[in-house]
Amino acid sequence: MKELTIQQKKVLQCIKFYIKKTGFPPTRADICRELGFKSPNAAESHLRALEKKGYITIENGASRGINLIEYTAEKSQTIPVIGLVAAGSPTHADENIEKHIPYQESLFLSDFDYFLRVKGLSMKDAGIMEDDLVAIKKTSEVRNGDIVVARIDDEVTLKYFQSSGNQIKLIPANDDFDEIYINKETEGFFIEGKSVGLIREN
Amino acid sequence: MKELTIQQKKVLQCIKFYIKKTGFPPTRADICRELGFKSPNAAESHLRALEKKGYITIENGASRGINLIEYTAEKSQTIPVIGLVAAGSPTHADENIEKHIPYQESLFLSDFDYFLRVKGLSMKDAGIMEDDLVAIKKTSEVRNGDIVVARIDDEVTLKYFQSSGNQIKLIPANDDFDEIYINKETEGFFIEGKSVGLIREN
DNA sequence: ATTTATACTGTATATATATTCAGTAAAATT
DNA sequence: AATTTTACTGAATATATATACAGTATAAAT
Repeated sequence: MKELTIQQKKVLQCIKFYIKKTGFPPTRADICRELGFKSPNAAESHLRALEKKGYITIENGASRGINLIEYTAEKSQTIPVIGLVAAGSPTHADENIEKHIPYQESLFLSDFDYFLRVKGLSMKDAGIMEDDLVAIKKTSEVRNGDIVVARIDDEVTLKYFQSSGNQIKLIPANDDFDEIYINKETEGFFIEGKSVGLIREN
Repeated sequence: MKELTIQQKKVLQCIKFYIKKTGFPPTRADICRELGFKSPNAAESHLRALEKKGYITIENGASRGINLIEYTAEKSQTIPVIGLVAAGSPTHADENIEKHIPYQESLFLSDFDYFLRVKGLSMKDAGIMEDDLVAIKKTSEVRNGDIVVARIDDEVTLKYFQSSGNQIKLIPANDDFDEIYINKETEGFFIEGKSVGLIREN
């Protein structure tokens, strides 16, 4: 992202303020009025500079055709919901994405990357039921007791994480399921992330 | 808020969609193009109707001078989190409100009025753990199997609801707890609402 | 029964608006 | 030293746009 000059920043702020106030973008003349320019071409040039630097887009020929490019807001407006299928890793490939739900900052204490739709009851005693959405933060830095998304080859599971020395134990929260023992260096083993929250729709 | 006709709703949706897509409101001609009208006056009349009914404001003389009035966003930006204390009903009295969290439409399938901070493990087998936030919709219309917030005198609990005839059974989801039997007409008994979702921060 | 609101087509037009062209001048970059 | 970018004024103009006016027709409200 190219740096803006002081004047260009002023113009960008002016556009943002104007939209906030009125609900629609300013004309060249509006910008001139707000910033004290005497020629509409002053605004025009600044707009073209802002466009060139990637801060706005301009719809040619359209009145008030200014579109703010908000990277922060656009980047993660929605969070994907990924199905936890027994065979298959939770990738962001389109075919695995169930739907998108609106993103909300500060929904959980930690930020997170996607929701995992839970299948099965292996974590029932941890209060994680079938069809719950577990908020997953992609990370391999997990601690004992964390609920993690672990991948072994093509199989993906949600389990408690417990490591001692070189050995890792994946512990279900349900007596009907067995613990899984793996070596840290096992090929095809990977910690995808950890649970930072949960949502249930009922 | 006056009711909108089907066509007026279409026009309002069209404006919202257009702004989302382009960043600025549509012209009369744009609306005609989107909705298949052949005269700009068709759009104009609908806009004036929307203005009259309070859904938009129109800046006279300005191109694309449409401003959406979003009541929903302003009305309830935050949702209170209420502590479920053994003695005491979940009221919206300030002293019972733990905090407010940002409201998000369509977080759950149903709308809801507040979050209840769960104390104890009486609903453990339903996947409701200590400190979970249960989204509560205030209503007395509940069905068998619903998880409800029931008040008996000053005591408030979260339980499964089961009614047959005049008798109501409040069933915990934990063998360590006992079922509660009440008569529908018992004084001091009241259904505060029902659970429509759950959030867990961990 | 009359008025008002809804739901358009179709034409016309004043003006709001983008945009180009011609300059001036200082600052930054190459 | 030459070129480009920034930062404007000032004037001109094609066209994008709001908006009024004249109709037609149906449904809803008074």
